[in-house]
Amino acid sequence: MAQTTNPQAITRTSLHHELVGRLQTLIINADLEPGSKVPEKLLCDQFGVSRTPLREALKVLASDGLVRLEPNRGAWVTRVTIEEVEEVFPVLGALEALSGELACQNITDAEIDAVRDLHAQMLQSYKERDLDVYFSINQKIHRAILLAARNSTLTSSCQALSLRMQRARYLANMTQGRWQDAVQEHESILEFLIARDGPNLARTLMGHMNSKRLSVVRWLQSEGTMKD
Amino acid sequence: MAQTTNPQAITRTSLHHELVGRLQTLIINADLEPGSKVPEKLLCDQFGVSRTPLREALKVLASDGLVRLEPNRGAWVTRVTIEEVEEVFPVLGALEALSGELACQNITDAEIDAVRDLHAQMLQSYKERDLDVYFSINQKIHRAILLAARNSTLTSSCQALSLRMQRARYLANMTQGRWQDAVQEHESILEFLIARDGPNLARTLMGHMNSKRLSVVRWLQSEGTMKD
DNA sequence: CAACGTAATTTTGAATTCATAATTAAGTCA
DNA sequence: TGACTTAATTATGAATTCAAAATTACGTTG
Repeated sequence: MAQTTNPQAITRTSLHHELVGRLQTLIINADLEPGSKVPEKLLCDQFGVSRTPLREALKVLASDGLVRLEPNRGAWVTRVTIEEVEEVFPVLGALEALSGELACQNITDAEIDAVRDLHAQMLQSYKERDLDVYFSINQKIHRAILLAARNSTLTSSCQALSLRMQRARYLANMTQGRWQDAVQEHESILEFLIARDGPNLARTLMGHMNSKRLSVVRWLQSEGTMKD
Repeated sequence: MAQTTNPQAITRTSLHHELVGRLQTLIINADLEPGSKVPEKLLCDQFGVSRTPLREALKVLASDGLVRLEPNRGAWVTRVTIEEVEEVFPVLGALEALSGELACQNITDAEIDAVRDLHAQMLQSYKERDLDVYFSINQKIHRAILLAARNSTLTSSCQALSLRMQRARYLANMTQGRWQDAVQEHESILEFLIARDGPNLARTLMGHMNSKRLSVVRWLQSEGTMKD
């Protein structure tokens, strides 16, 4: 954040902060199943901490929407609903659009080269049909653009919403057609970034998010009907 | 030792959640001075609660950027810096633009009438040079548009960032010229909302935020030099 | 006096304890 | 058996305790 931070200051970490990160990981990896109860006692044992810092972490996760606190009934891992996806992606779209706009103003040539490199790697993973690697690099590209925007508030806002969507594990599902389109969209993204064409990059990123939304919603719908 | 004689004492469900709200209020009202240490013990006494729920609340506030946790040194009320304002307002602008866009798609005639009414009240307070009332109504208008967007994720994201900016207490400072411009911008906002002209409302709201940013930054700069 | 070192005190972070709510198990009776 | 009570158990929310870190107070020395 924009608070005066000494880069040389030793950064001591606190238990609850560490736990927030760990629990986030458990949730987006679905090690903690959506809709299930957060096993407080078990987690305390596994992490070797008492309930106090764990519960502090759960309060933070609740304010981020990753868990829901039911009074006197404990914490529950939230499910990704279609309604939530319909809400979050437009917001993410607006934020990513802004990140594109700002990145074009601030990105260095070296950073563009880095994105270009990532893009090439991503294409490679697409050719090899390695979805896991593809998504990992995909995220790195979005994050590189985000960081180039030089706005830490924007970064953390995006980050928080992205986390919520990552629970959907939509990476497991991407139709051939959608994958091809996504790659095409990324071609445009790189192109506009290199040209430092803010407005068009913003527009493309927003469209990209909208495509993702459609894809994820479609998947969630099919998943819902499968269970019927 | 925790007594029940204090009228401010909290005796409701989910203590930490209640405390988050109370502390937010204390901070935006500057009852807790920016840059100062959060007086944990004092607040516990005032609210009649133990340290545990208070500290849980502080963790949440920290993740929202209202306080900063220094390991082994406690919580400190964050100051609004120029850097932060320069970061937050563009993000708020993007989010408010989206809210305008969505509101035009979803707002009811009755809701528009309500905004029209608020707008009239705001004009009245402008004529009477009542800055406090003006800002209060101003916020209600922005909130009404936000709610009409029918996107709770957007609402809470905006809300969180707005809170951070409200600490600046820029309401205390608004030049005559800026005030007049702001009113003029609001005329356009109402006009485009009535016309349900999403793109133009979005553009206007973003511009409005940008004007606010400039105004707040200018004030913070002058405030900074006053102290030198 | 100022700078330093050290002991006393306070504050913090986290573990533990405790009252109460929720859940589960056991018992009752139609 | 199965629905309904009630007792036992467990989990939760919050207060309290405790070790360690930070701060303050107090001497000491140059």
